[in-house]
Amino acid sequence: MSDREDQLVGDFPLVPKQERAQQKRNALLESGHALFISKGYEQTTAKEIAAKAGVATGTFYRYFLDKRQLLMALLEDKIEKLMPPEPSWVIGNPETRLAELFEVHGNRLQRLGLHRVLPELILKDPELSKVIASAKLKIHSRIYAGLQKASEKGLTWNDLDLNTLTWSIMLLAENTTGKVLESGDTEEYQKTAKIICRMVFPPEVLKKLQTDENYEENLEN
Amino acid sequence: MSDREDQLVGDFPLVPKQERAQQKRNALLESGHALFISKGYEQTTAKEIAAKAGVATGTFYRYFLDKRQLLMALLEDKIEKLMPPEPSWVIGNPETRLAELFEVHGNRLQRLGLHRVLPELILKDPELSKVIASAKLKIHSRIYAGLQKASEKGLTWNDLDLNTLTWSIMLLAENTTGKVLESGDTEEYQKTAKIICRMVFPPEVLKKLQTDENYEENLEN
Amino acid sequence: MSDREDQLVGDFPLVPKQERAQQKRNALLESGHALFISKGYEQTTAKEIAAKAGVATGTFYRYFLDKRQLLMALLEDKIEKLMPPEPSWVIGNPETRLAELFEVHGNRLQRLGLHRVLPELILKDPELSKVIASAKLKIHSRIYAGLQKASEKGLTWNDLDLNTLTWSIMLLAENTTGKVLESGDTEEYQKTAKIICRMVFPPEVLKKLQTDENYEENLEN
Amino acid sequence: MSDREDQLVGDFPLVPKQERAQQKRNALLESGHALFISKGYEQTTAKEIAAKAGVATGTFYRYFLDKRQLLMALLEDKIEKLMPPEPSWVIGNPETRLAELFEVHGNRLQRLGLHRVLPELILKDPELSKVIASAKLKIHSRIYAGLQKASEKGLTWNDLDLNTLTWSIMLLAENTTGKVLESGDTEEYQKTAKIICRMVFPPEVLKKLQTDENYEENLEN
DNA sequence: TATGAATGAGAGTTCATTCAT
DNA sequence: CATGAATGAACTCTCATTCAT
Repeated sequence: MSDREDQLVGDFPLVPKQERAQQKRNALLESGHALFISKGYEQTTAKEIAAKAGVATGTFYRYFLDKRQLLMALLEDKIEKLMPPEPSWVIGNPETRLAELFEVHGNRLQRLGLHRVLPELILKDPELSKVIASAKLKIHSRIYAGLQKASEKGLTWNDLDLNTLTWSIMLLAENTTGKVLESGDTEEYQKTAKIICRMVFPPEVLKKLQTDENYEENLEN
Repeated sequence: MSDREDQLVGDFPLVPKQERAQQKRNALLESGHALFISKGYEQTTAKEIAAKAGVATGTFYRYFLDKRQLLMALLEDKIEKLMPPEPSWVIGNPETRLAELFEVHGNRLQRLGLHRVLPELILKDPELSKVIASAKLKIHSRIYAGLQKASEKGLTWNDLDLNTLTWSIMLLAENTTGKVLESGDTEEYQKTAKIICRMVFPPEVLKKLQTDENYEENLEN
Repeated sequence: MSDREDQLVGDFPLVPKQERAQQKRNALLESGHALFISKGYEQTTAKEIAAKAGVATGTFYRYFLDKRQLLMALLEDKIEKLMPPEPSWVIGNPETRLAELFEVHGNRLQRLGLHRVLPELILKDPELSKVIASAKLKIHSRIYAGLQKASEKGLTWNDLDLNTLTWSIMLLAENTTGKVLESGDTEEYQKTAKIICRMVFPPEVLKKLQTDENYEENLEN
Repeated sequence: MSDREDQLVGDFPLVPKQERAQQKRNALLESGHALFISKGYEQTTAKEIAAKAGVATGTFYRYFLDKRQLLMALLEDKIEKLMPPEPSWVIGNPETRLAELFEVHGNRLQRLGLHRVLPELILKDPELSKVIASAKLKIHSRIYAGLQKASEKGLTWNDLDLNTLTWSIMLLAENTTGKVLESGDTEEYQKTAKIICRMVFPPEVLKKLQTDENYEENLEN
């Protein structure tokens, strides 16, 4: 059946079945994502998702058990791509680095975009809650670990509650991106970065880190 | 029809028509509030709200246009009571004061409780968006004004972006209360207050404010 | 509210709420019954049942959980009325009596009418199975008891298997009515009655019973 | 299907196209039969039938117009094999013979097995009705003919309604097998046979037939 | 005014059937 | 011919909203 494809001299190999299915599945995911974000989860119907993806209603149900499962798939899918390479907080100018980090990280959170869709759902879907909680936990521990390292080196305030700090950062990161997407003003990243640095580093350390980009590395020796 | 009651020479209902209606309306508001918070807006039916309020389904529609309007009323209602007396940020130990403020303020935000319900709704209801935005704006300007005063007195970092700072504070306040309600650990307020102070005040000012409770007042003179 | 009705001098008492609900419920039952019989259970939709009963689709679901439950209700309802007063088999001409019995009994089974609808359903609905089985059992034991009495008086064949006989009778009764309803020929009752008498009574007893209507009573003394 | 491999003596599939098609068709028939019996007609999907037969959904529709037509084919197919060689009712002990007959005949009816599936379908499918009615008619006339012969020889009750009797016998036969299949108790055949003999033969003839196995043949001379 | 039964549009889902590969 | 993904009509059931009492 698909043997013929092999004989095609290489020009336009028909997309193999599996891949086409993947395509359709992705189209549905995309479509679902877009609609969830723009109209909200409850306001989006399976029919619409299918229509926007250019397939029939029934096709939706070939790929997903139901709307909820599409959302879950969406989350897993996106969460995969969510984990940022979390570099040292203390190499280079922390404000700049944080701003960058925010931009990347927050952008992802935002592209995931579902954060506006999720709150209500969490109320009625404990499983969903779990998935999200565990994703957040992963992010949390990355940030936490980074802070801890800095803390151990005596770079941070010495009376810092790392846990509270961590989720404060997450919260600000997530919402900064939201702001930026709405306003288009990317300077927000800088501003928030500065605020967070104030939360983390005593002023003199911060100054050192900013002027002497190798300060921290030198410290290690 | 029930006018007759009024003519009853004193035998009967002390509660005047209007007041009884008010009671019913309030019962519906309460009931709606509770259900929205515990199950989510979409998951709550008009019938349920009425039942929990102890009235018939139809009665719901005598007091509210529809479910959505009840939500709006709820917001206006709650927002009224939401505005905290926002005293000077700089009298007394700021951390303590902030912690107190958080507790009061955040508690209100929380009691309003709808923040978990709103995100999705905002997507489909621009009017709702406006109501909420304006409420947030009010809170924002209070905080902002307070910060500005402090800033003018030279108590804060001099490169502070007041706007960003303000919404960071709001964000943290709102979510801290959420945390506390979940965990029951009221120390969170303290911790977050400390973090926010770091964002606002340079360490030396902070110390001054904490040791010399009249520092700021003296400054004024 | 319905107090007013009491004051009506007797002319046109409004049907009380409860009764009206009963009416509607009954309309649905009737409608369901008719449709199940004429088109089969699976071929009948809830919408149709509602439409035929002159109510909206949603109303159907106020009174019944679903189509299946309507069927169950139908069964219980009808089965109630199904139990025939099963008089002695041996007073009067047995053939005549049986013919009468068939007519009444079979007619009921038939009016119940669901026997053509049930077989397939039984395959997928164990609970339904139970309801029906227990109804059949009740009928079975009535017939059985009658036969036993006759048997004890030595009126029947002495090597009779009462159980097999009983269900044979039920089978024939049920199907005779079916035949009659299709053909309109009520003589079938007579014919089947005669056949059954052959199954039950030895010829000489039968003759006695037919000629001497008091034969059996005399026997007792 | 995978037979081909075995036969690949080198050149080609020995199994001619037609035969392979036949095989597939049969597989589908079997599969449909099994599923109809175990889950009911409406509860069985074309997809399932195909799957159980080991072919694709689409293939189903190459062999059958639709599910209904498969059922029809099934009936014709099975009915072919349904007609029992109906020997004289009056050679040998009638009870024994009948019991045997029941076992064979009823077994077939049962193996056909669709009797639990058909009732509802008949309601919506007049054509199906016809097919079945005609099949039953064939069986009916065989039994009828046998009874008539016996009747002509004066072996039966002289006031017998042969028609009613015939369908009574069919009814009992069909259901006895049902009982036996459920209970496993093959004695039921005997019991029902005895009952039917009571319906057909006067006691003295029956006795004769049972003691003198040649009684009837002698009669002929 | 209060009531709650009734309404019916519409969401979710299934499955007989078609059709591109 | 076989395949199985795709289709979309049709079904079940819910719930915001209306309306007769």
